[in-house]
This record gives sequence, structure tokens and C-alpha cells, in this order.
Amino acid sequence: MPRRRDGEATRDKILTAAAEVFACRGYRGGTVAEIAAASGINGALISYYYGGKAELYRSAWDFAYQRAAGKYPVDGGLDDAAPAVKRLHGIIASAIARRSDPENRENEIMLNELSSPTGILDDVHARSFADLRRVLRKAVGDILGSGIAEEEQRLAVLSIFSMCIIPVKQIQKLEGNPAYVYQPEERIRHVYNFAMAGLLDILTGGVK
Amino acid sequence: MPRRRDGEATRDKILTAAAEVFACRGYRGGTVAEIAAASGINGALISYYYGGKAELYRSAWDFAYQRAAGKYPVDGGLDDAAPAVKRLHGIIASAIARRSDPENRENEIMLNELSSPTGILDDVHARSFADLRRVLRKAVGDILGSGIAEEEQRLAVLSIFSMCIIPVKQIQKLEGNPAYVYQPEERIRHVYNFAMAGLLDILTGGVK
DNA sequence: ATTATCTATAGATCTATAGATAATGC
DNA sequence: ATTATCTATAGATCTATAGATAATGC
Repeated sequence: MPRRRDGEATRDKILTAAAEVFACRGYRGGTVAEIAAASGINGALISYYYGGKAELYRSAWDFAYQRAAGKYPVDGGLDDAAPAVKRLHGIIASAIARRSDPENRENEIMLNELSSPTGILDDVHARSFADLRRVLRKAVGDILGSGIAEEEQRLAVLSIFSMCIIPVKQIQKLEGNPAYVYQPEERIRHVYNFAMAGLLDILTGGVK
Repeated sequence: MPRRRDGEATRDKILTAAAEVFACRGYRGGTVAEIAAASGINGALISYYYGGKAELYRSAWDFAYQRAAGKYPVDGGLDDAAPAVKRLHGIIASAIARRSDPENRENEIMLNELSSPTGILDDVHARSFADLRRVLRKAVGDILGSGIAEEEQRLAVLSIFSMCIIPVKQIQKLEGNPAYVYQPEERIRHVYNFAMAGLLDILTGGVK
């Protein structure tokens, strides 16, 4: 295997390993030595290519985000002209598929950031989680219409968002039932139905 | 202020500060020096009373858990004889109120454990998250009855669980809208209605 | 006399870098 | 000649502890 002049193969190995280590152990818990070992490269190369741990973290997250965003568009691939209900389905389907992809470490990194922020990704928080919330907001708003109170719409968005980002694999581990595996397709169908039932209930005034 | 012979006041200050620091910065990110500073005690006392950081982490979690479990019973204070629907409401109300209590650090610690487990709390994972899942499982099972497939029931439990544990304050920070605050009572009402609508939809065969 | 608290520090990580080595492209 | 990679290590944290000090209860 020829050594690439720009060390591209090395950079890739580093980013892949870094995303995995940071996802599993958090920013502070993951060490550069661990990332070096996981990627099979020399630890000094991390500083050589990325300057330091913080910049590596940013790059690794960006790497994971870019890949996932390309493969699973946050709007589900449907534009604003599509019916709101179809858009909602697309958003949920894409969000769940994205987070079910075993190669994708983005959600775990974001969850770590959510519960104990490093500050390093503060300026990109507008992406990922916030992206998902934004498109959900739009679809839910179009479904419920202006007759429903702002607050009710916010709550509905929050609930649907929660169902989309829950880290299923980790929950499964707590459950301690390795025989059972949640299938993404089944979860997408279920969450969409659950969400639609909730929204219709709000629309038909099931709420008080 | 008399110095208690058993150092109880000191232990309390340490545990309170430790729960807060570990909740905000994770196990690996929180240092004993930081906890000592936050509690206003000398760092050496942490080893004196708790042996080490890992044992402190366990104790701090246990402290937070015991307090929360006493104040907000996981079954919502209703026993098995109560109607399933009432039990579901009680569970959701208690779970959300518990996680809305600004004094309570249990949920943040558990979320950190979920996304990057330390291994230290492995044997108590049966509590907290798993407790909530267990009672939800029972209530949902009683509402849906044996006519609904096991898988569908699991998915419903997972969805309701997600809505209960979402860390609202942290999400709010991402949202960047400090003028708006989610009220626990409103969220309880909303999540209960959303969940009931979803369950009824499953019962009436809205699925498929 | 006992035990809670503090001071000082040894030893364990961990990150980052200086300087050496080896592989490439010209 | 240039640049990717490796070796060795300095310096920064961080945890844990030994030993000193001070406050309590007998």
C-alpha cells in the first residue's frame, strides 16, 4: 500500500477511530493514546495532523456529521412543497435510520455533548440536534395549523424529537435482553403512527 | 456551628457537590479538586470518607437516587389495584416531575452513563432508568392487553420512556430561547395525552 | 484520646513536542 | 528535498496518601 503524500489514509483512520472513541467514552474520557491504538497509528500523528485533542474532536464530529447528513438528509429528502404529513414521515424515517446506522457515531457524540457539554462544539450546536428540531417544528406547525397554541406545538415537537434521538442500542443494553433487537423499519412505522395519533388528538381537541 | 463527630455535614456537602459536578461534567470530566472547591471542603477528605473517586461516584449517585425515589415514587404512588390508565398517568407525572426538579441530578448522571458508561454503576443500572421502564411495561401491557403483539408493546414503552427522560433544560439551551420555559405540569398533561392517543391508535388498529 | 481536617507531595496519567528516521516525489 | 512517521520525554493534570494539626468528647 503506497503511502499517500498527504497522509489522507492516515487522517481517515484517525477520524474514524476518534469518532468511535469519543462516542463511547466522551471527550474527556477518550485519550489520544486510545485513539492512536484503535486506529493503529502513532499518537504523535494526531498533533501533527490536528494540532491537538480539541481540534481532533471538532474534526471527528464534523467528519461523522458530514457523512450522516449526506446519507440521511434531515428533511427526509422531501422539499417544502410535499404534504406536511409526508414530510413528517420522511423526517422521522431519516432521523431514525441515521441513528440506527452502526457506523454513525454522531448521535452518541451529540448525546454526550447534551449531558456534559465540552464547549468545543458550541458553535456547531446549530447543526445536528437543532437541525432536526427545526424541520420537525416546520412540519408539525403545518400539520397543526395556527389554531393550535404555540406551546402545544412546542411540546409536540419535543415529544417527537425525543422518540427520534433516544439511543436504542444503549437502552437495549440496560434492558439486558440481547435476544431482542429493535428493527429500524418497525421503529419508524411505530414512531410515525404514535406521533400522528398524538397530533390528531391535539387537532380534534382531545386535549381538554 | 459545631463540628459533628461523624463528619455528617461534610459528607453531605461532598455528596451534593459531587452529584452536581458529575452530572455537569461526567465522571471522567469531574475532578475531585473541582468537587472539593464546589463543596468548600478539603480535597483530602474525599479519600478520607469515600476511599476514592469511583466510590464517591457511586455514593453520589446513590444519594441522588435515594432522595429522588423517595420524593417521586417510580409507580407514581399508585398500587397495582389502580386502573392501568391511572397508573400510566401517575408514572408519567412522577417521572417528569422528578426530572424537572432542579435539585435532582440523577437523570443527568444516568444520561451520561447511558452515552458513555463508566462501568462503576453497572450493577445498579437495574434501578432508575430500568425501574421506569419496568413500571411502564406493566401499565402499557395492561392497557393494550394480550391481543397486541409483544413487539408493538415494547415499541410503545420505548416511545413513552423517551418522552419522560429527555433532558429538557439542556435541549432548551440548544434552542437558545431563554424566554420560553417548559412547565412540568404542561409537559405531563401533554405527554400523557400524546401517549394515550398513541396507545388507543394501536388498540383500534390504526396501525397498518 | 480520638477523629476530623489540612499541608505537602509521590506517583500515575495524559498531552504535546523536539528531534530522529524513513519513505516518497522530483 | 520534502514530508510522513516514530522515539523519547518534558510538563501539565490529577488522584491518593503520609504525616501534621486542630477540634472534639471523655
